[in-house]
Amino acid sequence: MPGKTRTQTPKTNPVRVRRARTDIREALLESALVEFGAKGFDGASTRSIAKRVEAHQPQINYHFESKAALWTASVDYLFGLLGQALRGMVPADLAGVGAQEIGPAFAEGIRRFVRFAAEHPELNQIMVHEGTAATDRLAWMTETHVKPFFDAIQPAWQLLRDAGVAAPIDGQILYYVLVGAASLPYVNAPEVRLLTGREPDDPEWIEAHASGLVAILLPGLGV
Amino acid sequence: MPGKTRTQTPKTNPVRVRRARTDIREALLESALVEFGAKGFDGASTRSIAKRVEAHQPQINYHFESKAALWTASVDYLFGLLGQALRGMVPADLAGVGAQEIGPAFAEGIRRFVRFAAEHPELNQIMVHEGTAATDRLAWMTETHVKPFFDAIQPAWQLLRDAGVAAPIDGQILYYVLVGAASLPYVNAPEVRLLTGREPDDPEWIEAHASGLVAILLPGLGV
DNA sequence: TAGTCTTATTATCAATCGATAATAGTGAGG
DNA sequence: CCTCACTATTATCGATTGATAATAAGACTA
Repeated sequence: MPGKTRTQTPKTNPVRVRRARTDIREALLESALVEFGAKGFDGASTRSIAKRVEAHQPQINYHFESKAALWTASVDYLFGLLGQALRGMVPADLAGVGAQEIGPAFAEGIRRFVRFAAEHPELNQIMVHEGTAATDRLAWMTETHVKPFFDAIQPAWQLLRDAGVAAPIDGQILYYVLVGAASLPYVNAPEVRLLTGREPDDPEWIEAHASGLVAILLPGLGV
Repeated sequence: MPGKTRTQTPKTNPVRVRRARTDIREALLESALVEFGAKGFDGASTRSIAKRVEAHQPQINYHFESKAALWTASVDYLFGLLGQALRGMVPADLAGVGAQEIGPAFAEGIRRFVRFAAEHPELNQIMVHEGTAATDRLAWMTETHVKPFFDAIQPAWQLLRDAGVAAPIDGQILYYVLVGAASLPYVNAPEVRLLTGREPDDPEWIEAHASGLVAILLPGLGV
C-alpha cells in the first residue's frame, strides 16, 4: 500500500523542538498491546498507538519494521510474560508423577492463568481477535506460542482424568473451555462494567472466579 | 469521512447490464454477519461485504443507511435467532418452581446455547470483538440484547445453587464462565483447526462439548 | 405503450491508512 | 569545539475506506 517515490521537495521549516527518549521502543510496544487488544489489528492505527505515548507515527516504522512487525514483537513480549507467570507449573516429564502431586499443581496453574488474564487482558483479547479469521498472523501465533502451551496441558489433563480428579471432558475441548471461561470477563471487561456494574479487575472478583474454575474443573481435588 | 459536494460531471457510458434481485437485503445482512464476525467492525469493508454476495458497495448505503446501520440490523437479526433457539428455556415466573424442574431445563438451555454458538459463530464473534472497547455499539448491544439474557439467568441460577444442583459460582461470574466456555471453540474455529486438526463444527465435538459443560456446571443433576 | 418509480451501476469525493523521503535536533567521541 | 551517527519531526505519497452524486435499466401503472 505504500508510496514508492518522492517527487516534491518538502518545505524547510524554521523551528523544531525535539523530545529525546530512551524508553520509546518499550513504550510503543506496550501502547500497541493496548490498542491491538481493544481494537484488533485493523482497528488499531499506528497514529493512535504512537499518540497514546506521545510519540510520532513514523517512529513505529523506524523502531520496528512495519505495523505487522510491531504486532509480532508485542505478541512475543506478552507470551514471554505468560511463560514467566506459568513457569514450572507442568513438569516436563510426567513419568512417575502421581495425580496427588499434579492435581494441586494444575489447580495452581489455573489460578495463575486467571490472574494473568486479569492483569494482562491484551493477551487473550489479541488471541480472540485473531482467532476469528485464518490469517498469516494467526498461523504464526498458533504455531509459535499457543501450540506449546496447548501440548503441555494434554498429558497432565489425561493423568488427572484417569485418576478421577478432573471433570469428564476431552482434553482438546477442555483447553477451550478453560481458556474461554478464564479469560472472557477480562477480554470483555468493558461489557462487564456495563452489564454488572462490577469491576472485573477487583481482586475479590478474580479470586472468586479462579476458585470457581478450580472447583468445577477439578471436582476430585477436595479431600 | 464522506464526500459532501460534487463538482465534476460523470461521463456518460454506453452499455450497462443490470441484475435484479429480491433477496438483496437479506443477502447483504448475512454477508455482513460473516465479515463482521471474522474481521470485526473496522476490519470488515463494505466492499468486501457486497462482493461476497456479488453486489455493489453503494447498495449497502441504499438498502441500509450506513455501515453502522447495517451492523445494527445484522446484530438485531442474529439475536432474534438466538431468542428463537432459547424460547421457553427459563420460566418467566420462578415462584413455586422447584429445582427438580428447572435443573433439566437449565441443562437443556446450555445444550441449545452450545449448538447455537456452533451454528452461528458470528454472534459470539461479534460480541467478543465489540466487548473489548467501550464504544457506542457495545453500549447499544449490551443494553438492548445482552442484558435481558443476562438478567433472565440470574434467578434461575440462584435457585439451582440453593438446591445444591449448581456449581458454587457467583451468578454474574457464572454468566461469563458459561458464555466463554460455550463459545470459544466456535468463535476461534480457525485456531481450533490449526491447533487440533479437528473440526469444531462436527456434531461429535459439539455434543461432547455440551455434555461436558452440563456435567461441570450442574454436577448435582445426575441422580 | 408511455410514463413513472424503484434500484442497480458507475464514477468520484474527502478522510484516513501505513509507509517513506526529507529535514533537523541531539549527544557521544575525537 | 567539531564531527557524525542516531533518531525525532515534518511533509507527503499511493492505496483504501465509507459515502454520495449521476446515470440508467427494469418493473409497474395508467
